[in-house]
Amino acid sequence: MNELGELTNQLSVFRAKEGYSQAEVAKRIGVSRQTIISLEKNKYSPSLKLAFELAYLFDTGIEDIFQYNLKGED
Amino acid sequence: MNELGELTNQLSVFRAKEGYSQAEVAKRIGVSRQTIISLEKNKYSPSLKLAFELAYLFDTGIEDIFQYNLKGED
DNA sequence: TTAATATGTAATATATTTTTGACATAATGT
DNA sequence: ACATTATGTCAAAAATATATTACATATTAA
Repeated sequence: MNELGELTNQLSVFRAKEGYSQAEVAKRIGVSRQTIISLEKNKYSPSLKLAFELAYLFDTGIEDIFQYNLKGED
Repeated sequence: MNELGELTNQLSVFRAKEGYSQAEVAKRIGVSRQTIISLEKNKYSPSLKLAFELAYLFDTGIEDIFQYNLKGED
């Protein structure tokens, strides 16, 4: 796949805002804690479904949590 | 993972709007044609990166192309 | 000091997405 | 009739996401 951009996320910010631990988010979404840790740290690309679940949990839009920063743009 | 909703998409609509064939979209995004066909037909959950690439190609937002329809809601 | 909670690492296993290649059909144009 | 283009199916392999388990460290509270 083309790699036009770099994926980043504000998960930890939303998490802190709600006072959720990683474990709590994992439990609510129904994924493992590792998945949340990896997302926050390694910034890998989750499934779109997981992204939607997170957006739903934090009552916001996918693009508020995840950003696709195009390379060579400022 | 929780399955709070069902993933659907409007890919074929955006594709038609731009007059792109599935092969052309695949080529532009840098994925296989199968990936586009499967997305349109089987409605599996793509990676968030792929969703962003498609949104970027069609110059729109992820949530304009993909919908997460919560079960038990109308 | 001990227990509990939160975050992190690492290795391996499983599930899902994506690729590849081969072939089928319908529609369009020459 | 033949070539070309678009869409589709199928099966197997490769790549990536996610789960699982075990352990490590730091922080806070009893």
